[in-house]
Amino acid sequence: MYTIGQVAEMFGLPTSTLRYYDKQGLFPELKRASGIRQFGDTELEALRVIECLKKAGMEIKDIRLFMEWCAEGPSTYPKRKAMFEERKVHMESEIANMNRALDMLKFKCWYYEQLNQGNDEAELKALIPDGLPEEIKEAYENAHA
Amino acid sequence: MYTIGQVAEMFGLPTSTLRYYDKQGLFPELKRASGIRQFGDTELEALRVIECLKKAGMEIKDIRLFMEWCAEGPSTYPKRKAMFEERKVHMESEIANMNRALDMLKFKCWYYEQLNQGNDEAELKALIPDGLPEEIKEAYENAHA
DNA sequence: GTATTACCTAAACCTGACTTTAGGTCAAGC
DNA sequence: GCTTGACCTAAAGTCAGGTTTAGGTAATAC
Repeated sequence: MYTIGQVAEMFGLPTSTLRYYDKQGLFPELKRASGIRQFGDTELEALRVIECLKKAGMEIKDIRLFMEWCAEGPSTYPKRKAMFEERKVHMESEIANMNRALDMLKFKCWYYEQLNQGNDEAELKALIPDGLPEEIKEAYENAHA
Repeated sequence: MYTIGQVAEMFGLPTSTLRYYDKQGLFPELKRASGIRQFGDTELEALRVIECLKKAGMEIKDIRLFMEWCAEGPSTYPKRKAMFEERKVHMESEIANMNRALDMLKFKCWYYEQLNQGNDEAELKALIPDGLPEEIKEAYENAHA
């Protein structure tokens, strides 16, 4: 059993955030002793999961739902799986979008590199899209598809 | 020259957003005729760039800076390039993080699939991490590295 | 016995990116 | 001449995800 301060230390989070998570219902099984929160293994595991789910772009209210399902037991396995499947699909399309944006950035970096080296803006624009060098062509095409 | 309504139509944005962008200084060259905004090619191009920069996770105030540099002319080429380089690096690490989160989701999907098929939670946990099947091992390792 | 420290609460505040509201101008159509 | 619709403004509201503030309790340290 750990106090809120110890958990904050372990996870590198402010105690205010842990209290906020608790208030949002992210620790449905959290116990207290004379008012003081007692974080156990269940809560530490929950926090690890929360870190992941946040990285996966999930909102607090969906994370709460998931935690409630976990507290409910095995009957919620299918719901939990469906939530992850949905997130996975969402995440894959997010990553695809970000890769397009990244290709745009690569193109812009190359473009300004040419300008910095004294190439003329009008001449450079005339190269686009057909006369682009191989190194940048794919990025350009992905970014503008 | 286009009115705000026409531009809103073209880009699928509400006029309120265009006015907001203007107020935030995203169109430093925007002209007006008796109070009414006149969007020209410069502004349409700016909007295309804004769409990209937003996808790349840039904040309004940084986009404004970029637009101001564009209005200032070629002397700002190096600054603009530096901004894109910095964004590119940032974006690459974001994508790497998201791929880790995605691997976690893949693992969770597999895990709940096993549970749904009646496998026992304790038995399943005993497999982790060394007895995991090949298909899921890499995802697990990436997600927990 | 008092100062510090860790804990608690409710409620106000913050940021970013918009959106909504309330009120006003002006040209075109009927 | 009056209604409609497109434009304008400033200011307030919204949402998520926290953070900060103000005030209170309880154990430990000196």
